[in-house]
Amino acid sequence: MSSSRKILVILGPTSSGKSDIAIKLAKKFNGEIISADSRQIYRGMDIGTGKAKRDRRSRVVPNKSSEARFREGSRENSNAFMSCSIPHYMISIASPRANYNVAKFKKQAGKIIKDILKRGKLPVICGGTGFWISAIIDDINFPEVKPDWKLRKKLEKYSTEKLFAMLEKLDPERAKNIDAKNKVRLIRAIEICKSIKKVPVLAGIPSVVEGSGQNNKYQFLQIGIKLSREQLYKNIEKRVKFRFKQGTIEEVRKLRKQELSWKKIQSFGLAYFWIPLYLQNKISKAELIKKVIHAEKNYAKRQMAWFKRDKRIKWFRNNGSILKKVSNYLK
RNA sequence: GGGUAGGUGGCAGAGCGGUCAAUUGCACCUGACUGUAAAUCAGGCGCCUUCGGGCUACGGCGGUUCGAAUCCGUCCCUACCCA
Repeated sequence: MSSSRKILVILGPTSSGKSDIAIKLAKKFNGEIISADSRQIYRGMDIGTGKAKRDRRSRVVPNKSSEARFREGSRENSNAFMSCSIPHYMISIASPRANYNVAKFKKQAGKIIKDILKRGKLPVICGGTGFWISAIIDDINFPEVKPDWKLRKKLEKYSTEKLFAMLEKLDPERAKNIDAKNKVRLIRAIEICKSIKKVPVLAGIPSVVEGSGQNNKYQFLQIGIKLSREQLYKNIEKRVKFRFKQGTIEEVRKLRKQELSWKKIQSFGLAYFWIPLYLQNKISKAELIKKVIHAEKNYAKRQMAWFKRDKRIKWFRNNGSILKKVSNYLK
């Protein structure tokens, strides 16, 4: 096989059906899937993150290959009836207790991409975490400063005003364009300063900033799955209800038994935020479902807000034209 | 039928004579995003506007007042209590 540099990206909001499409394309074009999903990364979070979407997978013989260290766990592949032969990377690779992050993702996924290409296959990045996709596509260089949890905990207690004042002193440059009321970002910026004195000048995310460079090691085709808001909402409602039937509450119970704090579980967001409240009898079941559906809808909107900025994304509504687009791209 | 408490913007709920188009929360819309990104955060949110302001609004009607969401009368409606 020639050493192709082509990578396919399938993105879209939650419940847009991107995973199905990614699998179909991977099959058709000899691809392997790299998940770009900040929650499917974690083990034991299958139903709530939509990992176990057996109903949406095509029926094929389970994959026996062992080449994938980062491949998703055997849990799903063991379901031979609906299992899929397409390898999926970056799923269930971290403990929910670990603090996974973009930088790790970028590093790890980068290796996998290289490997897939080397074997003459097509890497298909599929996911809804825009920032993570951008990290790869735009080859964002994260400062070599690891999270300092002790420091973060300390800074957490300060007001945003105080944090901003601190940053202004440490790095006026960064303070100029930072979101002054966003604690999370202020803390990270300070964390970087403490370690390397100055936050590197931000180039701006290439997907947004005209003319700034992108990853030249590879060539990307970004396909976005776009549905009408109405249709998307319908899908979300259906999917959330289905997940409850599948036992997403039980899943959270199990996480809790693994000595994960409620707070930690809630930090995963969406269903993981609301189910602990239900399990502690703070809200009713009906309320729970309503809240989760609502949270998912808002999440989808946030995802779209991110994707909209990237003008390189080609948006599609139906599979037929995607197929054409992709086969043209791969020619 | 009698008594009491209420009726405020899509909802919840403040305000109780002027500085109130009306605090706040939710919902909704738009947006940001460089190691937590399913997270985190910002702006908008009656109508019109030449952005100075104008108009219609706090259950209905009518009063008091220079001025009323705020006080009074009356009518309608809701909740609870007594019949």
